[in-house]
Amino acid sequence: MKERRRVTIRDVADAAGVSVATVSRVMSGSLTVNPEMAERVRRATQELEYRPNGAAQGLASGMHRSVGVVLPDLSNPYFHGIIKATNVGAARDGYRMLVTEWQEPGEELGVCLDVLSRVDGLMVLSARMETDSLRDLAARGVPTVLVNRVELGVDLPMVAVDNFSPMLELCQHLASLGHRRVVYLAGSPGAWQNRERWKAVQQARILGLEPVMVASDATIEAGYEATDEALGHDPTALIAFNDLAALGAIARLRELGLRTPEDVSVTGFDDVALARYADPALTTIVSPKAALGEQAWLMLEASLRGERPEQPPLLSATFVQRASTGPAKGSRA
Amino acid sequence: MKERRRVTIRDVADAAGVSVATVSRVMSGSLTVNPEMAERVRRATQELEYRPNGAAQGLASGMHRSVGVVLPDLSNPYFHGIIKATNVGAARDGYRMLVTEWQEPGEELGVCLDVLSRVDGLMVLSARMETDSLRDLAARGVPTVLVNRVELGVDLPMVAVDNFSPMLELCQHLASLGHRRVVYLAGSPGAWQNRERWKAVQQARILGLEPVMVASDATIEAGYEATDEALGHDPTALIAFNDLAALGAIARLRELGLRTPEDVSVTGFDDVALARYADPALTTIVSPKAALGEQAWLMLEASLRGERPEQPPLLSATFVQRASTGPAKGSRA
DNA sequence: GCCAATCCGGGAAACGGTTTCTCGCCGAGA
DNA sequence: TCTCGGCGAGAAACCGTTTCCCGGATTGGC
Repeated sequence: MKERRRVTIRDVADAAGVSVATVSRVMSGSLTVNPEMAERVRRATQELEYRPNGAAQGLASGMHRSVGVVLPDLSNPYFHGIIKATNVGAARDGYRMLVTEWQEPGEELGVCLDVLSRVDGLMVLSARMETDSLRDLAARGVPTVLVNRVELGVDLPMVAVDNFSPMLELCQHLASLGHRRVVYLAGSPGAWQNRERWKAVQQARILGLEPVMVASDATIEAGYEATDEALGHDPTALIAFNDLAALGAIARLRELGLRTPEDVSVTGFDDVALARYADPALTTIVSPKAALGEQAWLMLEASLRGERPEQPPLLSATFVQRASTGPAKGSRA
Repeated sequence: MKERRRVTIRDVADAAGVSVATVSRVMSGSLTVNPEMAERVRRATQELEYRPNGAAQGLASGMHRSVGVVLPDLSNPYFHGIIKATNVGAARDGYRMLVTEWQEPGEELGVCLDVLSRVDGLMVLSARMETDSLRDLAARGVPTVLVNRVELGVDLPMVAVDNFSPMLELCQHLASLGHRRVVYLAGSPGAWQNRERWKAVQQARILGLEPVMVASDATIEAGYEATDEALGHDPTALIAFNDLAALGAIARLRELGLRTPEDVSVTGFDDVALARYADPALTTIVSPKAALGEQAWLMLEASLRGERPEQPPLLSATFVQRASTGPAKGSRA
């Protein structure tokens, strides 16, 4: 296991018979260099298998050509759809994406700042991250974009999906099936998305719904566990915060001998890959994950260039009816 | 958005009235420094909110205190279980974990090497990464551990789960239910895990099984799509490469009006969170994800310290019967 | 009481690049 | 022919840390 010394820019310069400055210029694609020389340099680069040291580049230039993504839960497939799109955008523009799962509130800012010495900007998908921390980030001038949370008091570009309208549409669907007593399986209490969805559900009183909120979370397990309490309110439909919770709820209902949707209808939100393949296929809301991730990257990239990205409107999500909703039990619908 | 200059170690040194060398020593917890001085330094650090520049540290020390994880598919929840455990291990030991999704064969080595200027070691979860690339990594002396692939010609520490035994057990279970004509929905052709599982299935001829292999992949969609071809062999059971493929297959069967397990039994592998909550709950193999991730970290950490990690035995996985398997249709079992 | 051994902290040289500054050269205009 | 301008390439400064080396002070032994 011989400890081969790393090939440095100086080695390339020597091999090509030029100065290190010239090699640097060639590497960065500067046009102010003699083509013949550039060719010599490129050849030397190849032969020596030279790879610039990222740390050194970052130190010298102050740019790391990478961005950090902080999200609350790696195992939620919803986020994959988003960061996948972000990743292709970043790669296209020569950036690397570092994903950090972060869950505990409290140390969030530390984590972000910590990662910041290796990163040029941040994409925050964490619903729970404290507003003060975000404000701090904004005050420090860290290029940051907020995804799926709208914070009025924070001067940061944000991009989010419209939660309210499609959720209202979903409620209308339920109402038209004769549902009245419905339970909303809540997501994270402080989260913007949770507030929006609950707001829509409450709004749906006007359609005849009588919604009750039951604490839960954005995971299968949470949905599973919240179901028993939800059933205490004798609902004909469960409106879960997201698809995972809906899947968990359906599993619990089945365990209890209740059929979906014959006995209880269940809805999700997000449209993760599984939603379509589950049994019953989930009635849910198709969130434009790819568009969201792409848009988030575009805005982050603008921030990195020092531009102030234009604030886009809410992205629209569409309601889709599948098999997990049906006529309310006992209604004449 | 005032461009506050970053506070450097020199600022701290000035504020505390000591040299930068001393500040560096205090930061690294060296004991050879006067406690009173150390206290002054610490206070200055606090007041100025000093955060060491990671890039500079990496450059100067040659250590980045971070490791790269390269995996083929972020959206496969199986990997979450693994890297979650790795992450807590890494965090405990003061390391950061960078996840890189990488799919296309060919450029793999480049990607790894590229990330290597910011990382001290690598954890490879990609089944498809070419053996030559791995050999190259080993030759360069890059601390690397291979997860879930056993490569005889590569001098690299590896940790993997026993695929063969539990898969054989699973086959035995099917055989005892009277199944004979079974189709194996294959994973990635070159993958070690795929070879092992298929080997076990073939071995099960001795139990009376008559297995056929059908090309598929480790995703829901692939399982869904391979099902039609699989049915061409008129099987009584489908042995999917993993849980996701199994879920996809079940969805397709349902679409075709076939019930699981009454008409066709289906099995998975991995035991992702969903397996238990699916309908029917998946008969599968519980892979020790947390133990695998933890063990992988331990080995990587040893490699980073320059030690040669002891090669552990295969981790054992356990067969678990749930509701997706039943007596073979038309058998008298 | 003197000299050597020890210890602690500061200065300065890396680390591997980027970027600015400067200088030489060449062509064009007067 | 002389000068000025522009351009291309090299020298050197710099990015923020770590670490080696060395000097000064303190301590201990004889």
